[in-house]
Amino acid sequence: MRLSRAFLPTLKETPAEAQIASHRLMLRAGLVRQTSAGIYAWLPAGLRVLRKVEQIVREEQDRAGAQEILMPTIQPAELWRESGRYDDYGKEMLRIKDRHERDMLYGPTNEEMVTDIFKGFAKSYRDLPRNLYHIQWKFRDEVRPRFGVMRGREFLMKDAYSFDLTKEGAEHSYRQMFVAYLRTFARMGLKAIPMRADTGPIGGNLSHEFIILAETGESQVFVSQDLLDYDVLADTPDYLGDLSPIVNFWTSHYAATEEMHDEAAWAQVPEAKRVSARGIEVGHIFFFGTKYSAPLGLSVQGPDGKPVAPEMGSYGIGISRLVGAIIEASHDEAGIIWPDAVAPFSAAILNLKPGDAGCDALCEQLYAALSPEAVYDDREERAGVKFNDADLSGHPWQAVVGPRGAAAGRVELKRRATGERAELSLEDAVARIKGA
RNA sequence: CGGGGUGUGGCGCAGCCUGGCAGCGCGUCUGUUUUGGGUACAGAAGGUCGUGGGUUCGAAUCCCGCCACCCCGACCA
Repeated sequence: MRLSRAFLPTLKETPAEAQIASHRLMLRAGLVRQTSAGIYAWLPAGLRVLRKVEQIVREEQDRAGAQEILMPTIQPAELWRESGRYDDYGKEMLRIKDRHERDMLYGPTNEEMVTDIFKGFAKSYRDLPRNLYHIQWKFRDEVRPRFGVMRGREFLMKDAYSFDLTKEGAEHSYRQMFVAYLRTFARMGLKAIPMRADTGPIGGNLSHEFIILAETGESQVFVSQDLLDYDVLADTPDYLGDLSPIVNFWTSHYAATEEMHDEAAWAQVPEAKRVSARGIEVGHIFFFGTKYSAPLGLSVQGPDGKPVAPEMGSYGIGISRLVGAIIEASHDEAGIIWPDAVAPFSAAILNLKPGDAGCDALCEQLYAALSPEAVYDDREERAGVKFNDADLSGHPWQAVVGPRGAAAGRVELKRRATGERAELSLEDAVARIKGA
């Protein structure tokens, strides 16, 4: 994308409404624009990040054996009356009426709907297990939206729903998602730690929140250094095999949010390995048995010919929230520092002297080699403006081309994360950028 | 949902207390200048002062209602 023609409205000053770093930077870098409280429009660069996050989630869900569907945003109230949640959900559910005065709602989640859909097809235990997921916008009418996209009212979420014949089967489905989540967040350059979550009336220990560490996190968390040091992507899990060893590793080391914190157990962790930090929840997995299958009448015929209500679980990842969370975990005074996997563009090409034949030619070659994963700053602006905008936008690489270097065919490559610079030939610069 | 605050040009703000031509900085446009970290000079465009009503010769300013947005808390992915 050529900046001279791009819709990438960066701001020099911080809009008054933005308090935390990610919100401030998302507005300043021109990623989103608020349209009303807790509701955002995604601008080109922001949308590219959102899509990349979404795609990583999709690939890991598919790899773990889940199948993608797409359910609607608007749901009939009738389904929610069957589960009993229409009255329970309260004001956070946006209720609307259609022209026939039928009660509808903008879905805050999809357990009822997916259960109803699955009911139409699953007749036999041979139709189990299955795991269906979708990536869709949801709406929760929060009393007080804040922190930009981290806690908006409208948000993009991946939610998966598993159906199993037995509790043991459901546990395997749960572990599949557990492991898939570890990989998903690791691919985004995040250290996400699964922490035991409150299971409410269901009980048991099959609920985990995945939390990333960031200074501005919303809640206090306590975690063992061993978990932070673990290289998730070094493993290639066999999703059909026994995943217990991986899950056991993660659940055997201490990790807890403030609500679930246990001082006695924490004291058992060697002092040097105790990490107390702030965290942001980016995912949540949950087993809930027959809570929805039973009331909604989902049952299949078991091997013995008797009807069985499938054991279910649900597994969410806040995709739009992740964009903010990644920035919280990765930024500095100058701006965003995108991890390579989710950066809107892998490199910014800075032409320090548009109009200079050497600079123009070299930049065009770079752009041709890197497009579409590069922005080309061909604007008639001062060098300082370009440097500042590039730092703010957080592209992992900056390829700086000035008259001196251009004359010698050299590009100055800067790594945003480290500030490291190197003078390279065009070919080497392109190779370095593409190799990351 | 309790408490607090703010709405003035695209963005950040002053003016309001004490009513009297609507201002400043940034950005934008034109020209000159500058050319490796938000350059300098000159000129220009751009505002129903959130909204409805009231008081007054006269309201951004005072009074009443409404709306929107933000912050703290409780709540939440």
